[in-house]
Amino acid sequence: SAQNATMDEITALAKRRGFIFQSSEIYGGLNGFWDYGPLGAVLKRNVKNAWWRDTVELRDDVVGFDSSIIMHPQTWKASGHIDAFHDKLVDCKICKHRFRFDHLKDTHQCPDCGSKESFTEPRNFNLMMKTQIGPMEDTASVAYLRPETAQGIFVNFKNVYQTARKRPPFGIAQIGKSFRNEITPGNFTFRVREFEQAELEYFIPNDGNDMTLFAQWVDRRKAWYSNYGIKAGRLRFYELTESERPHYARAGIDVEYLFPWGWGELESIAHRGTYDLDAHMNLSGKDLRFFDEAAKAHYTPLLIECSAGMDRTALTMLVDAYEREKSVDAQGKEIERVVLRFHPFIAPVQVAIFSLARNKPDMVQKARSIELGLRPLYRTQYDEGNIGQLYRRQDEIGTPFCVTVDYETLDDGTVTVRERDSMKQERVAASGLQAYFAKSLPVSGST
RNA sequence: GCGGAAGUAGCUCAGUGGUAGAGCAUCGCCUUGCCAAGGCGAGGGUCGCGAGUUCGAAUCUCGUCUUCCGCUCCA
Repeated sequence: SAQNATMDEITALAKRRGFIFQSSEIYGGLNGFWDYGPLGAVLKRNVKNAWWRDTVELRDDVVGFDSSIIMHPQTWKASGHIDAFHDKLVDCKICKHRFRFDHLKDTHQCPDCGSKESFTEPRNFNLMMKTQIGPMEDTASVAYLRPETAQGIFVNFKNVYQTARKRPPFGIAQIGKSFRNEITPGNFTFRVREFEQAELEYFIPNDGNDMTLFAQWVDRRKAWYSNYGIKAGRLRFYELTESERPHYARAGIDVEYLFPWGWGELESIAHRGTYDLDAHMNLSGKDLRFFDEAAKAHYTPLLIECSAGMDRTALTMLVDAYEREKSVDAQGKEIERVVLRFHPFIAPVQVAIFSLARNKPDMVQKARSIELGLRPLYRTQYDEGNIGQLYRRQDEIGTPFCVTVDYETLDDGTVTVRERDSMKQERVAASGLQAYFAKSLPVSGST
């Protein structure tokens, strides 16, 4: 039987096995920042590759992009982030409620508890991280770390479509770091101050087919999550109501996963109309429109955006894959194993190769040479020792297959292949391993 | 940001003013040999960090950082 994991178990496993560590731990940690260990770094890279593969490489209508983290400050004026992220807030010292200062009807009386003169001084909550360009600290040098990657695509829109020779419908995709001064980071790597986004900006003609294309992207993203094995019952595509989405958005879907603490947003799919290009055309004065040959007229393309959190998706892969499996052993004793049922493309290690004995040089050498042979094709790992321990250890990091070299191997050249989920074992000729895995394991670059 | 609780080895914790501990984990050797936890041994902690009180602080006081729970925030 399997049961749902608690977040404590997940974080403990993540640390114990080297997936995720708290940032700057030796200095006491830093709230809202996390480091990926050896296995976590591979896990996250695999998630990003899976997204990039499906969104860019397998399509001829999407091109990749990689913009800088620090951009011209005007960018954030056009996007609305400077205004929206500069709210002055006050706290009521009596009832502890917080208010936007500019929304208060009476700046001397708390609207919730009625207390007078109980507010703290208005404080700036600048949710963009600020830095400076150049060594001189003056107001002219203020810059921001981007709070989203999308603006890098919008401001380069014309550069890209001209050089890539694309016309709507076409998309520009980017994976990169973003930064936000979250008020309350928490829930492990879910709400953090430095995070990685995968964003697709898909520009389409204004010809009445926009909702069809929007639905196609929703389906595409549904298929993606499904392909990587995310449990259907723990994933939902929540359709935002008109009042829940920004005024300029014509449709919006939140992709949410049921984490141990509740539903959390992984991705937002939004029909943003012409809002973003309009904003940059207005502020920069540059024309970012297309010319429609048939209609002999300029038009601003509509935009469908798929914006997914890669740290959140990696966390989802970890949480969703985690299972504690109870069973009984030969003596009838209840035993338990922890297994991460990662999709083989996502699994940090795809094949582990063992020598059954560690003090038999022939056996060790044979196992090592098999591992070397598989290494160009798969992510492999060599280990040796107590076979049961070795299997459990690989289960805990989600390795789909283990290959064991034993005494029989030295006689007849066959090895044992053990599959993670079923724990079934199969005798396979060592020389036939590549053909064997070709059926079940994706090689680098395939999904 | 507010209130409450907590922080000792990688993990779970014991240790209430007098020499820093256990179990598990890790590493080595032996044993076993196809689903962990058999034997022997080793490494690993200035007790979150910084001040203070004291002859002496993991222990008492203050500050600070971090985590968890609740509120707030959710741009």
